[in-house]
Amino acid sequence: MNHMSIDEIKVHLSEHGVKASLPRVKIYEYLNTFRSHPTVDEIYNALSDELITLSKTTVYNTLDLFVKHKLAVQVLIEDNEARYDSDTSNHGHFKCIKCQTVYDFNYDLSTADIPTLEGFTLDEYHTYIKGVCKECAGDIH
Amino acid sequence: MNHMSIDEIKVHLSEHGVKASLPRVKIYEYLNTFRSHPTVDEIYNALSDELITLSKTTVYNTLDLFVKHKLAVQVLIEDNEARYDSDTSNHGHFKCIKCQTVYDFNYDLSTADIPTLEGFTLDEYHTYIKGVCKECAGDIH
DNA sequence: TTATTAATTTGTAATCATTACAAATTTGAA
DNA sequence: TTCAAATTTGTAATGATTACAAATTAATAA
Repeated sequence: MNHMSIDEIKVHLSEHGVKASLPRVKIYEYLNTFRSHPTVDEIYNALSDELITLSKTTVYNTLDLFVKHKLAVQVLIEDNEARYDSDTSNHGHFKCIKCQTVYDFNYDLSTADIPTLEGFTLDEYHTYIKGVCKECAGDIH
Repeated sequence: MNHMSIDEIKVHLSEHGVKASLPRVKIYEYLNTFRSHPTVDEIYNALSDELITLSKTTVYNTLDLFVKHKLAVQVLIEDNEARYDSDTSNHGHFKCIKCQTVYDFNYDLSTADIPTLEGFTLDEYHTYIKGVCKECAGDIH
């Protein structure tokens, strides 16, 4: 769902068993509005002006809570940063190694037939690709 | 290629532009023989008895070198540990959340049609799934 | 072979993302 | 209003990874 209002976010959190609070709603709103797959630091820096007492620990705690309640997914592409996405539907991520942008792409791994995993219970599907995006394709750098 | 000999490993490293040395050959041999997607610590602990002066830094350096020269790929499934795989062909990984085992499975994401990425240059394909493996399926724990 | 240089390995000390934890604050119910 | 539970916060660990310079080893030239 795109660009949810504060009230819609409150309902959404509640439906997933997470009580709304100002930091939680603001963090969710940030994820959902920008959809930039931000890191903890990006979220913290973006919100700390408005939520002047916000702690980075709260951002960590809240994102963990979101992931546990399936309000967000962790996106791992680099070994030194975790990113977060409020879109929990199965889809893929592309990271441009030039501009660092993380793009979403439509791809549902859960529909794939994987004989090796016969008898396994599959819970989470992750797909990502690294390369150079269209914007950066012509760049000399 | 399964269970390469020391000589085959030397040739293989050389073909990828990496000069053979005892730590490099042993680390590659470990990856290639066990195929357990080990962490740096697992490799270090497994080899430090034989290579008594081995440093963890060397394991890090060597794995970085392998990745750079496409002798291995980094496998990211958890945000607190990087794993390594000497199988650089496109395939997927399944991690069992009960026994922590990482399984390989046959899956080539590079053959997928992804309209969103039209005009993008795709370099690395990563696919992983989390769940419960067959062995752990019946476990109560 | 020996001397010299380059490459590799090593150990220690940063760094940096994340977590532990306990105090402070806020919320919600009685 | 009061008390208990939940949430947030700040500080101090933790732990994986990196920086870096010294030590070792390998390669090359004299």
